[in-house]
Amino acid sequence: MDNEYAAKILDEIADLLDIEGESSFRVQAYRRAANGLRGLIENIERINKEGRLRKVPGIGKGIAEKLEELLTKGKIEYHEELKEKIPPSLLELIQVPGLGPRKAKILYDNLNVQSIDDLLEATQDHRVASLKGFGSQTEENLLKSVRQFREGRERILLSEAYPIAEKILGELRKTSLVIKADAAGSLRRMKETIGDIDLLAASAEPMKLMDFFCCLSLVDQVLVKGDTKSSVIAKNGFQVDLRVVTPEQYGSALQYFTGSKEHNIHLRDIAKKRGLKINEYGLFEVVSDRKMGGETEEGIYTSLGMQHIPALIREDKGEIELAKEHKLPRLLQLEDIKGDLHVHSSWSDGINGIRDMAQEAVQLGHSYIAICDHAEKLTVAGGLSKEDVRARKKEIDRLNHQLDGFTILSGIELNIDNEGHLDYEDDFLKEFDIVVASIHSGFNQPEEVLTRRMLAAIGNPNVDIIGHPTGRILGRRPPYALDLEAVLKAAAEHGTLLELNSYPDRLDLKDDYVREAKRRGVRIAINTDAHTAYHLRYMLFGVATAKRGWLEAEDVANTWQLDDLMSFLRDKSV
DNA sequence: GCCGTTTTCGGCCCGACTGTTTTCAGTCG
Repeated sequence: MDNEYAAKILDEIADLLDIEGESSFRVQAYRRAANGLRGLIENIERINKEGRLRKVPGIGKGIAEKLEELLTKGKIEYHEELKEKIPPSLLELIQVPGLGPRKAKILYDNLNVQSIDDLLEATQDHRVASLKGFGSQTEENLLKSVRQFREGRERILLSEAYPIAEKILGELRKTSLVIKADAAGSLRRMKETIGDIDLLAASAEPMKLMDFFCCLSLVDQVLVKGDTKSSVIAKNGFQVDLRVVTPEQYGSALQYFTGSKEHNIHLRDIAKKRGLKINEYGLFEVVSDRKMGGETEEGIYTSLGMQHIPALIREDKGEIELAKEHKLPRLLQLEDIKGDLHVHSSWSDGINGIRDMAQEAVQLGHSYIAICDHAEKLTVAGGLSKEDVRARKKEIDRLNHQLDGFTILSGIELNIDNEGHLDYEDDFLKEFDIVVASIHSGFNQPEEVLTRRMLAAIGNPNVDIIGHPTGRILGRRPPYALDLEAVLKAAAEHGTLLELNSYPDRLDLKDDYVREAKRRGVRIAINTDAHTAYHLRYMLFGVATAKRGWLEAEDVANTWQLDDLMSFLRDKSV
């Protein structure tokens, strides 16, 4: 059983309890435990066997027992009982914006609304408005909301949200109404997917600014509008929230709205114990209500006796404890990146030629790039024959001769086949500067098979990097079944680099796994897997994910000087 | 249900906005 499955069951229990009207703290406990599981790389079955379930943050006696039951019997009696009382279809209902657990329960109890279709019908037939606590406005809003929900509003990729936020921020900053403005929320934390786009602005004329914001040309629909908060739906369907505060409140507001929720809860708990209170308007002494800070974010953290914590790691996964000890990692920066070790050219399935790719890389400040076209077995992607490889090498040599202070490496992306074999024999592999090996097929094979294939590639001394190690495509394909522990162990042992693929719908390895890889001594290569020159810019998202995985520059092979990189890989091959 | 350099019991983050109320519950982040 994988951790995600167990986490989903716990989340479901939380939702069911919420609808039942249970104490919000009990509900919260199940959600915290589910998140605890999601952050783990070790399989829950093994943790249970070794009796370490209760060591997982958020898991105590009660939930540990329920997880044990889940692992031995395949289900949890308590969960089954809850499903008897509350139809599980209500879980989908509370996904509809504006409909929470309380109202869902009322609709179910009084109108037997159990599904999205039921809700649509009930609102259309005007049976909702007469219920206690509801009204005609609520009915109308629910109708609108459920219709929108059926069209499917899901989380969007960071790479989609990012340019939109930049565009809106640009518009806002142009007006004299705005003193400063920034992205907040999961966008500022650069999570791989974003729910809503959260923006923050400082202004002396909030109402005028809200008028301006709600009338921007890209706004399709205004959901709420107040003098501190407005929400709109943009024409492309994304929800954008704008909060407005005064300049004196900006730091605390930015801290507050950046989250994560878990990080803020922990921080406010610490404040409370010090007799302080944090909200979006500042840091206050509780007894006197005297303002102690709030103009800058740094001030909030230093007032609580800790280092300023970078936004990207504010997830309450240990960063607060380290900040108190002033031992936060010095996170990798985009400027630390010296090259890109996995890009394609028009020799295989890329759009641009090698020269274009190199020129763009120079523009981005890189000093080397590895052209890793597909190898011959991946025929659908125009894989290279040995003759192609040698002809391509001649072009690379010629270009290198013309370039000053920049190096093009001759690389290849091999296909790891069902037996763990690679496209070319070992002797031929030695001719490449960089060898990436990736899985491109058999995603549904059992864990043993996939892991065996992967370990065979990692153990091959000619393989330098494992490309997109878990194979996930965000929103489309789950990661394939892999014994990640075994993979990390082997990679550390053989000095094989694991890729952090920066392609926005991959970001593979993901942040939690990257962090675990570092902890186990595995080096990471952050590559774009670019198929066009423009894609080289995706490095930004890979670096963000690396930062979320607490990586420092020395952990990342492509921050090293080329000589150091090549000698590291040579040592590995002996 | 979890958790403990004040606690093994009694806390558990905090506020805006909306709609339905006439002081507040529900939802959201």
